[in-house]
Amino acid sequence: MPKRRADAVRNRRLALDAAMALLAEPGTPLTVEAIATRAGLGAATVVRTFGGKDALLDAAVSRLLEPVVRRARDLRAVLPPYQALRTFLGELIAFQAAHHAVNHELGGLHLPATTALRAELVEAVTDMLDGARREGAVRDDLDPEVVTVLISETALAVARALPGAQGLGEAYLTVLLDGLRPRVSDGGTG
Amino acid sequence: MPKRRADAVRNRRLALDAAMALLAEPGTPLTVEAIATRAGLGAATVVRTFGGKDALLDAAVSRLLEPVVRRARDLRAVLPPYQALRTFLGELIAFQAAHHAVNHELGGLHLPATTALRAELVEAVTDMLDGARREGAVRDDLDPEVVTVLISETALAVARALPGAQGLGEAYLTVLLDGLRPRVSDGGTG
DNA sequence: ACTTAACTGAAACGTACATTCCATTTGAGT
DNA sequence: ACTCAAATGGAATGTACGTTTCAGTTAAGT
Repeated sequence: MPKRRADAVRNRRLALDAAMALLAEPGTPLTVEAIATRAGLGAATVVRTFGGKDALLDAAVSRLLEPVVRRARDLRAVLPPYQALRTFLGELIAFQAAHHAVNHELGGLHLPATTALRAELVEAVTDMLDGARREGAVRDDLDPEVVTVLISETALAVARALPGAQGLGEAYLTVLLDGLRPRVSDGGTG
Repeated sequence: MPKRRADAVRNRRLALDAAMALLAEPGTPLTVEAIATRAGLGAATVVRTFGGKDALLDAAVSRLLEPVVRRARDLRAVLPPYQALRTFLGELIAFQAAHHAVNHELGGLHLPATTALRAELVEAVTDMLDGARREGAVRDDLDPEVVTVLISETALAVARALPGAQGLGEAYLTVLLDGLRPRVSDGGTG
């Protein structure tokens, strides 16, 4: 049980805040050096505190993702499934657009905490889809698991392209949700 | 007017072929060293022949993209717009899935020839969409330009995720094209 | 105030690249 | 066969990183 000095605790938070800030800014290098400078620390301190750059990013991304997961659960608890889905997707796209570095630079990294949170997000969306399907608001002639993947991947792509195309988010939600409507021959029970 | 020796011409083609081969293989480093080894050449030769790694990749990606552009034009000339669109999108996704390195590693690069070919692809898709809209096969309550961006970005994302999800391509086309159908209140003239 | 273990960061180091150098080899015109 | 500019590739160089080292600094208990 090692003693933890107060300045170490403070610096850990500074590094985390700096990393989160850089993740929200496009075109920034996202190097240890950049994070350390932003935090007013030395690069060595930043790395040592977290045990490596990857662990730092894992922690930072997790902190960014936590409120999103919470929001998904809240919406699912408060709104009917279809409305929850529509609302959440809109917010998710906005969040990803504001933090696209989160998804852009982190492709080939193994970040345990982040991966776990993503799984929770997927679970929440899956639940919303299930509910919407039972309501008859979403077609049931497609593999639910595939639809979940479809939404996750396309929503991310749309978010990435959002800054360059006005109205893309709205068009995406419109096309996606209309495309997910039951076909006339479907057996919606709502 | 510099003389061009036969071995230089041959080696240029070898390097190009090697680069194209590596672009079709996932998980490969895509370094100059790897390309040179695959081509049976030294790294210096590969770089010097093209004037830099970027120029080499530009040439290789362009060669990969050329037949796709040709195919888009052929389909547009032979099939009705909506069918051409559906067919081409399916093939485009398959192509991108088979060459996802093309889109994965080349995000932050400035590749003139590649960019020009991409523009031609976008133009072909735009034409198909316009035609389909006039046929009444595609809704006209959305900004055409935005719809083009939407399709480009999401098709690419789906292609990237294809290896991990069976049936994703079909589900994507189904949802997208159903979502693009005219709404009942639309003024389709077909 | 003293002590000491935790902590710090500038500099050194390791690594993975693209690129350039240059002594050597080779194609091609004579 | 001879010549020489073109071409080659192993080695050297440059660059951008993440990580480690270590002499010095600082928090915190006594």
